[in-house]
Amino acid sequence: MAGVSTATVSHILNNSRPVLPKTRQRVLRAIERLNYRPSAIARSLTTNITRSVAVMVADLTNPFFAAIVRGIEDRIEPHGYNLIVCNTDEQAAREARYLEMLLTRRVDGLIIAPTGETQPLLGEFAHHQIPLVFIDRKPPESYGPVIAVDNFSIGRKATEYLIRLGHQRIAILARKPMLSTVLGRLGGYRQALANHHLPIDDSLICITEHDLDAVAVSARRLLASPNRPSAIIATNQIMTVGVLQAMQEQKLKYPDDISLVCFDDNPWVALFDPPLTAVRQPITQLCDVAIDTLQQAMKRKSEKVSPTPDLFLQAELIERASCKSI
Amino acid sequence: MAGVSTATVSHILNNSRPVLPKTRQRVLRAIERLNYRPSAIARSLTTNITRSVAVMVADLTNPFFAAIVRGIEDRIEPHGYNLIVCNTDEQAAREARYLEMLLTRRVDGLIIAPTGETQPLLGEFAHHQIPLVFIDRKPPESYGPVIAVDNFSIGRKATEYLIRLGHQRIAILARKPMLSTVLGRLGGYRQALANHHLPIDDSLICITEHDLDAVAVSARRLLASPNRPSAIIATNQIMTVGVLQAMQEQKLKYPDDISLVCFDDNPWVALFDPPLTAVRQPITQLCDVAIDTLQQAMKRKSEKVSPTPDLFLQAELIERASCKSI
DNA sequence: AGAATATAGTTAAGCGGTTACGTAACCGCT
DNA sequence: AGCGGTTACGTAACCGCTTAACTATATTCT
Repeated sequence: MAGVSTATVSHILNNSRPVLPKTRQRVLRAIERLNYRPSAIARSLTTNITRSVAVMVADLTNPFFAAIVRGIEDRIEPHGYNLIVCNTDEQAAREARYLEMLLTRRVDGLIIAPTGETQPLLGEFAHHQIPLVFIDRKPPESYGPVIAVDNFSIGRKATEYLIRLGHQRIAILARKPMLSTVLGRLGGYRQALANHHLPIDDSLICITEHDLDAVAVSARRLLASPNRPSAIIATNQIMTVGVLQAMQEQKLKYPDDISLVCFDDNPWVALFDPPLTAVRQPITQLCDVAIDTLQQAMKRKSEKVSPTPDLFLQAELIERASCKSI
Repeated sequence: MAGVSTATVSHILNNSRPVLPKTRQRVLRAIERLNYRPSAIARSLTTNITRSVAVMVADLTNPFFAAIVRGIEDRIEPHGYNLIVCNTDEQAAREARYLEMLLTRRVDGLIIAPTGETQPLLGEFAHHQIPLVFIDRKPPESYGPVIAVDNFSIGRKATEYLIRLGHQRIAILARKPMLSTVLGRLGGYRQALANHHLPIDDSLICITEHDLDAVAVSARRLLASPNRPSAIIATNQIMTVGVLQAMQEQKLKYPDDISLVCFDDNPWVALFDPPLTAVRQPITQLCDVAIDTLQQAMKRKSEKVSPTPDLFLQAELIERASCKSI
């Protein structure tokens, strides 16, 4: 329609070669009138870049992951990338299916909070030079940089906070299976107790399935036990909700009956009466760094790869009114 | 490596033609050893189907939308589709950029909660026969079926509930801009008042920007006014949080100082003390129907298109303890 | 036996772009 | 006139699949 070859059109669209202004005009007018829109598919086939990255998390419904995905989306959209989200629901099989899919889709990069099962397919990403960064959780085998929270430190900090308030019997509620996050937090907890020469009572380390009912059962048992702990650390939102539910049922109130530190500082935790002391994770920074790392990696691709180091960011303990000094 | 043509490989991979078992074995072994993985890109280029659908929402961080995206993902992954998520952040410009992108990407379908601005690009989807379904919100111009909540009914139901408890001065807090959801809820509110011959006091209809600070300001004003309403309906989670925050500051307690009905029955609203009466939206059904509709549309594509009708699902009022009978 | 039919696989075009290479037109210079 | 150098654009191969059309071989039928 503009009387030029496809090559010229291509060069106009990509600014890859000088073109006479009037030719350019003709082509642009034709594009307009034909309502032409180049096919990203065809382009990807020849250039080998898809301008799409994937993010894989366990559960979008978890505000923590929702924030992560949102954060990544925010930083990636301006660059013309789009985001494929994968929800593993904590199932290794689903994770594997997705990895396979992403490989055949030839995504340009992947940010993943792994389930924790070993996934040989992750090796394929490295093999095909597809940038890969782990977020929040460490994989069992290292296939790329991990950007996560320093869970050990924050676990210790939360525990020490309670110790300083005079607590001696501090329970900690954590999920199964043992993710790197959980291990870190538990490690910090143990360390804090050890540092203060407090005994580590296994009955206070409460590992439960990661669904609300199971958590509530565990929490009820903890609260109903003859020598109930004086404080509980709930290591994520489900744990927190489970504990609160159990407390509601048993008509127990914090901070008087028991002190409570919860993880994940969602807007509503400050609105509780009294407001909850909570651990705030640096989600924004997590995303920033993850994206930076990914983009660096996407830029240099085949160039010499100086492996990016892992990074652990500090979380913050927001002291409110759910813990009592005893 | 298997000594066959690419055609045979293709037919094996797609089961599109009988192949001798031993040939198949040879090919599969070769695939295995070469670590071969077909390129979805190339396949899409010829077949013209991408096996990817997009979902566009305002904010992933909003648990309502997070649940929608999750629900869609859940139902689509088993079919080998993957999900591109687009976060408009309520900005029409960003919505437009994304629509453009999705068109060039040749997605197979789109589920969208539109910002409410008119988007001529939506017409392109119809024009290219790309199935399009609207979820939760009605677009200004109709380009496809909308699957949403019957906001009018639930708005009326919530209001009537309060009226039955004896409330006369009922405030309603809603966001700007005027989405179809908001209009519906406000409409139901007005209708309920009219039905019961109660005056409609514009100072009780509180329209505010959709960010926490603005909401809190509005809520404070509402609560501090000389003749304070006896009940408030908060038409979404931000509104709810804003009201609760204002109440916390002013040391007001529901249900004694004021009754409260909130929208979106997130797990924590039942844990408040006392637990909040809330509107629960049928998110799961919304997703089910939206996906069904989309898949129907993707199946028949160019066939004769009997336009799917819009569908409005009923929400539910979960009565708990945040409203007092007066 | 020879034709008709099945069966198993190959050939090559085409999907819609990108890009290395080629070419035509023009300019200025000797 | 003939030559080299620019400038502006076209040609055609190629990316990795799918698939219609074709071929070659084996089987069945009259």
